[in-house]
Amino acid sequence: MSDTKQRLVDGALAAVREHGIAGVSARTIAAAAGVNQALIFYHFRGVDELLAAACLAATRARVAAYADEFADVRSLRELLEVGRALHERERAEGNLSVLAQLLAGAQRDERLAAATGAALRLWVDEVERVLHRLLDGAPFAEIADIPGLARAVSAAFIGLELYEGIDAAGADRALAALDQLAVLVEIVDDLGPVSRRALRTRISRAARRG
Amino acid sequence: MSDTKQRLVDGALAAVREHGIAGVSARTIAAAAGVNQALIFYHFRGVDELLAAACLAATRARVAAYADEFADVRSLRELLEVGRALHERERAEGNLSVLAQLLAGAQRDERLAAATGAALRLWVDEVERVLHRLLDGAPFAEIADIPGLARAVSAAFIGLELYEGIDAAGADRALAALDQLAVLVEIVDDLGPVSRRALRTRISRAARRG
DNA sequence: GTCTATAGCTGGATAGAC
DNA sequence: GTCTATCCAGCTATAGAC
Repeated sequence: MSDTKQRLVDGALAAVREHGIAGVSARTIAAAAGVNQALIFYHFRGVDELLAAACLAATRARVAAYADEFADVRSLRELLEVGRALHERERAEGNLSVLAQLLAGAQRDERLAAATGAALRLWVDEVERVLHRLLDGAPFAEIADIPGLARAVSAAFIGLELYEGIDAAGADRALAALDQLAVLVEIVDDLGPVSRRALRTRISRAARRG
Repeated sequence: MSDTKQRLVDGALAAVREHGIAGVSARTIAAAAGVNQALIFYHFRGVDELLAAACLAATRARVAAYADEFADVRSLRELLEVGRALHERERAEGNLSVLAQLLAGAQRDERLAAATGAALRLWVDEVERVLHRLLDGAPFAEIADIPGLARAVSAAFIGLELYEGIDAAGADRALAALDQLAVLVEIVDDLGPVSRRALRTRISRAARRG
């Protein structure tokens, strides 16, 4: 990718971070990128196409950066721990709240909807892979729809990123609460064989019920 | 509230639903309301103030409409069931995705941030009240930060509403997965006295560990 | 209170010099 | 490829008629 195209992509992300999706324009992006406004229409067809490209590029980079950590996850608690660390580390750069903003902007432009959908899908696939590795064969997998669970987890994180924008302390507290939920999951995971058998029985019964 | 003010509030919500936060303007709102554009500046100081007022009014109405259902909740599973029903019923009117859109727009305007924060807080308080009623005295309450949990649940629903905008089928699946989680919660809730005692011991240990 | 009209600005987009 | 200059649409906001 040419230098200017890259600057535009970076500038687009910076502009969304600073002004939100409702405050971005060709001019604010060009200013953030330090280049001329007309170049957006030369390199991309318009603002929305640039936003779509930036969204996909940024998400691909972040997902790739966390691939190793996801691969090392060995329990649901560790998965939540990776999510928490990811949130903390990306907060400064705002990479995740950008995705939330673009998701909101997807309401207006169809191509942006396609791009943000694909970007979010990258996170979902990563989470789904981990969940399959962790849960396949476990009692819970009998009733759990793992792809659905992966989507729920990913969507929840998006919501948290938006929430952080209006109440950082509250978002921190919410994240800490998820950690406590993870403790509960770990505890259930560590139940002795008797309790575990009881759990499995009840899960099977629930699964048959529907 | 005068008739025109009410029409403007309704129009603002309709415009956000249709165009997203990035696509609303005094003109699109006035068109949706069927009134003259200048009235926005007469009745409210500008677009952002109208959006803030609409956000608070709509949220207050929806929270009040669900107060009885929240009051009747007697288990975590029932709480999730209310959330699911709420999502289904509000989908057509789009009342919740409007809140998500305005939360995204809060990045741009400080007053809008204050209003959306207050609106989301209404939901959080409702959930928090239910969680206190259900969990106070239960083993899990020893490690759970209930206000944090209420914020996590509320933020997760906001994320789901945004997700619905780009992938309705995926959002449905995510919601169904939460239902399955609720089954798990119910099962743990229904564990026999032996397993329950083991659970409590482990939770206490985890609480001491921090 | 509501309308028309309009000032003044910002935005997307393109033409054309370099 | 990049810049300047510019067109025009749409936006906020106000003035003033009714």
